Amino acid sequence: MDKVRTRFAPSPTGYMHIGNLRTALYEYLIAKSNGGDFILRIEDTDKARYVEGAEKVIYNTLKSVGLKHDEGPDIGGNYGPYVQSERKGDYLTYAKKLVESGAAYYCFCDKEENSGEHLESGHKDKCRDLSSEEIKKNLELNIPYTIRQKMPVEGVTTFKDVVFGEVVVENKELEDQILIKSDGFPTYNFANVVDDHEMCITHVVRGCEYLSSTPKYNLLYKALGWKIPVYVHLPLIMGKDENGTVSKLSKRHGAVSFEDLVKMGYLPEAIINYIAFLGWCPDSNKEIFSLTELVKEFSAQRISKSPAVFDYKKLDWYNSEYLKLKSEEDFENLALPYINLVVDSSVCDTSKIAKLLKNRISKLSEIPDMIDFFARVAKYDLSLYTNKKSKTNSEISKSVLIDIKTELEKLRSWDYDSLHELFMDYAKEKELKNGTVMWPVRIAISGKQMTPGGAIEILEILGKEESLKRIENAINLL
RNA sequence: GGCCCGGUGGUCAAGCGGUUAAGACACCGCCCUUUCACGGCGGUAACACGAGUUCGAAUCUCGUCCGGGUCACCA
Repeated sequence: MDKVRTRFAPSPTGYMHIGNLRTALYEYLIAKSNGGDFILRIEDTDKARYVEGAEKVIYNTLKSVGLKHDEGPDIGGNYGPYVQSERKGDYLTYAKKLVESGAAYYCFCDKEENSGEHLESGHKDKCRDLSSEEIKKNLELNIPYTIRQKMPVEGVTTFKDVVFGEVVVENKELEDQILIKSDGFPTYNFANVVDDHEMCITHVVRGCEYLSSTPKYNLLYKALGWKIPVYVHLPLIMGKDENGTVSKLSKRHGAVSFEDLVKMGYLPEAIINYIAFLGWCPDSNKEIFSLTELVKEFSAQRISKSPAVFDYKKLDWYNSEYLKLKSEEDFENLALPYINLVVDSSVCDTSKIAKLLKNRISKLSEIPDMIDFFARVAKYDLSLYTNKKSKTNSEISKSVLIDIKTELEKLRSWDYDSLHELFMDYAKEKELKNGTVMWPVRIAISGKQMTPGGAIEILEILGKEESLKRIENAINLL
């Protein structure tokens, strides 16, 4: 059997759509789980849409998620060039070969002429049956032409897809698609077939929006006498619309590019793990998979047919799991930029704040709002002092704070254990619930109902002077 | 609209003719706890519908409905 070769063929648009990334992932997984090669080919035929530096986004994304390609524009290979615009030349030759064999024909219509109404049933172009004299004449007159694929009028074309099984399409539904544009460049569809063949791609993996046009590709392969690749069509990734319906994931659903997600504080490995599970799942109930584990477990047979809705909540969960998996040092490095946004490291021990945060967040971007109180206490509602479970209200809080303040002032060493001891002793002596003591203190020094870490951790980080100041402020408020 | 493809809880999904129809996220409750979180335990919630095949159907067939995709000299 031939060595498995898959290809990722993005166009340089300047960002990496999550659906494209998932396609790349599956292409990589199919290649690697079969000991094959994963090839990167950049489809830049549309010069009008070219975006400066867009290739870089592709390289960076693949790199940051660990999808290492075996051949590509940047690293070369035996089947280059790997940038489509550099491959021109052969397409026209192949197209002319197709014309000779009767599988394609010259079309001299201009764009408007061919738009819809003139065509009875899709593919019946009026140039389809031009006599060879007419063609010759038109060619000599230098009338611009395109080359169209000549679809059979009768019969059906059947193909087998790894995930969708047998797919049957009637030939009369197939349109005489353009192979060579009037500017001499191949269309995407044609270039794809030629490139894939020349690069010996064995498995064509792509979104299932290509499902209904696949017969056209196969007719091309057949006419050219080429081997038809194995097809793996992937279910679409959908987004939830406001009215409750779903549609292909796009900007209006929120962040849809890899870069956006990273900017929002999601980890590349969490993103990859999550999107791997959008349309595929392993044999077991295991949910956390590294790339190497995915390679080991992946099987194209287990790819699902039905579209999957992208769920940010589930991604949050994956992200929090991956954050927990980090070492404290790694986490701190990741979190520091976000911590520094609101807290100056000369004022607080940011490394201690990072430790507090580690198991309590799902996204790095949540950090600033959670910890801004370390810098200063914002205005807060005094009703926060009332908490049923902790048996507190403003009155109780005030008296607790006054007592605690005097105790704290006497405290010699300002560390977790000493603080803890102080609070426990106080609660015991006054016969109060721990919470009745802790709650007011935490509110007084943070001004927030929810904080990462409890009163003691926060006191420790704030330091004696700042803590006492805050408690005093709170007492005056109450 | 024609054609293609789908349809198991709110979401991701297991399931391949006989199951008490898994699991995860989310949600809710309880426990733990100095709040939230974490952790532990538990709960609500699904086979789109209708026929047929079969002793038996979420699983097979057909129809209906719903959803999506596709119908470019874009990629």
